[in-house]
Amino acid sequence: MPATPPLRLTNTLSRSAETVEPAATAPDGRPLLRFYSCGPTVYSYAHIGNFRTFLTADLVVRTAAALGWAVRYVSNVTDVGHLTEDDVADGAGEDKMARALASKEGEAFENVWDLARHYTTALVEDWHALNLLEPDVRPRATEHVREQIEAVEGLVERGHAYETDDGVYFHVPSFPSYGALSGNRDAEGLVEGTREVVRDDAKRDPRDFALWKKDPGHLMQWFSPYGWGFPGWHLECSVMAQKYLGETIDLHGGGEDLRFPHHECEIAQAEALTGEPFSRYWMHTRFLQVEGEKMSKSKGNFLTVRDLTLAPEDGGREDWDAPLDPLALRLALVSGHYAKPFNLTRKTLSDAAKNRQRYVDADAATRDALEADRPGGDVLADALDAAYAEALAAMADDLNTPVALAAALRGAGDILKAHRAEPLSGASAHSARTFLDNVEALLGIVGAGAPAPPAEDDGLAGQVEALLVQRTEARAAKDWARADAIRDELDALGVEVMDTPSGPEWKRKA
RNA sequence: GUCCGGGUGGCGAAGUGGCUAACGCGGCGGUCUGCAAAACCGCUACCCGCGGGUUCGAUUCCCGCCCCGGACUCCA
Repeated sequence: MPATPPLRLTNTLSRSAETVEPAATAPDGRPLLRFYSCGPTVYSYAHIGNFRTFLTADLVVRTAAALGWAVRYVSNVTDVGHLTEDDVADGAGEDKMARALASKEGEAFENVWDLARHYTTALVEDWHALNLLEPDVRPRATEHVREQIEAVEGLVERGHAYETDDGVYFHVPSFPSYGALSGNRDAEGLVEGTREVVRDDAKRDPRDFALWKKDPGHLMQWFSPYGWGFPGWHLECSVMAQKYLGETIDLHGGGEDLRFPHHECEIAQAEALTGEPFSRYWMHTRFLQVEGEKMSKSKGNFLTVRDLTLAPEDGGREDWDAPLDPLALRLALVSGHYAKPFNLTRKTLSDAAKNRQRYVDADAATRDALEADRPGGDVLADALDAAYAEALAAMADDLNTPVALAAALRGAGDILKAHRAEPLSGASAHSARTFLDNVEALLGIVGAGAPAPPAEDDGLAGQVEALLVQRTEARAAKDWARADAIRDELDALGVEVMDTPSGPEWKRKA
């Protein structure tokens, strides 16, 4: 048993790959990684770019677990609406959730609470569809308002925050290391201040950001010592992270856009409050591009998980060849390194679907062989052990998914190749099972085995079988013209025929 | 304007101061097949954006330039 490799990740704080060493130990003696990953605001369906970030977090958790670590993993849901822009016509900014409610899609909901609930449920559905591990805690901002108010009070008491007619603000100059994470140290360059500012002339420094916003007109509001209003966006994450993971956590992650101001502000709040370092390592996932461009609704390349994985009649995007196997989508989204920009194209998806098939086939062959339990030696153990070790080492090396995936795919290919040469023995099948289970635990791309459930019986099967019988007769009579005519007929039905030594097989064409 | 990343074969994407620049897809050739499909075997970047520099030697380090993307303002 080779020593497990150390886990290295690119730490945004140092801008270089560092060996991650959890500060704490689990009761059973294993290293304990305390990890917080920023989740989305649930004002619409999460898009695949969001999921690239969630997938990165998922791979951290899976890799740490594969290295034998214990992990406590928290990923939040932001279900409080925050402001979109402060330069809109009325100068008041707009609440994202309120805007969503007022939109066409929002007509289906009674109020913002319903809307948030709907999209939270959808988020979790998509999360599971892509085979993401469930966090140990998935806290919601609305369920931690009391803790957030307490944090505001604490910051005011310590002189890091002050109240104005419009809200309570964190005073950035009171926290000298503000800017360390993002490099945005220059106060002059940040004249317009950060979000939720919405033009409050009473702010003492343009960089000061809202901890509490007084707004009796807000669709979600709570009572606080500062009157009715709602908490600032940055506050929820630092408060919930500390509640569930402690004053100092090991690792905090999110999309690259969160580096500033969100994470910078989280650090300021949390450390000003406790006097302790907030997170020891920070990681950020680069943005996903689609067909070489940033995703945006106006470009028509804004894609959700359901756009790609549902059949067109259920809302999938026909122009993107939906439905796609969710695990093929997962495979596509992790096929590039998280710390580099990733360009997703139609080709990426079709490539992923083909690779995904290899795992499905290897899994099926393994199940059959396990059941048959043929006698014979184990011809796979050595190759598969090596492939898995390579995949694990690659993942431990800053989540090098391209290399890990290459090794895993090679292993799956080894299984299929061996099986085709000679049906797998029980011993070989056992090694294959271990390998596939390990790859599933590490990368989540093998799945539970069964691929997408077969399409409903629409009568096609019977029709196809009947035609195949005729074709088999024609072929037996060497009437190739007729055999090919029948194949064309099947082709028109969307069926592809493959002749095998044991008779014809068929499948629906993709 | 300031600050980050990235530019590697037809496409996607690793990687390294010097042995044959992973892997996948595609393409090409072959085996198999009545023909196909599938599968399998083989081939597929004299070269890593451009120009300099450091070095015995750079795709890999440094400088400049060009291009792409991102942050600085809501965004994973």
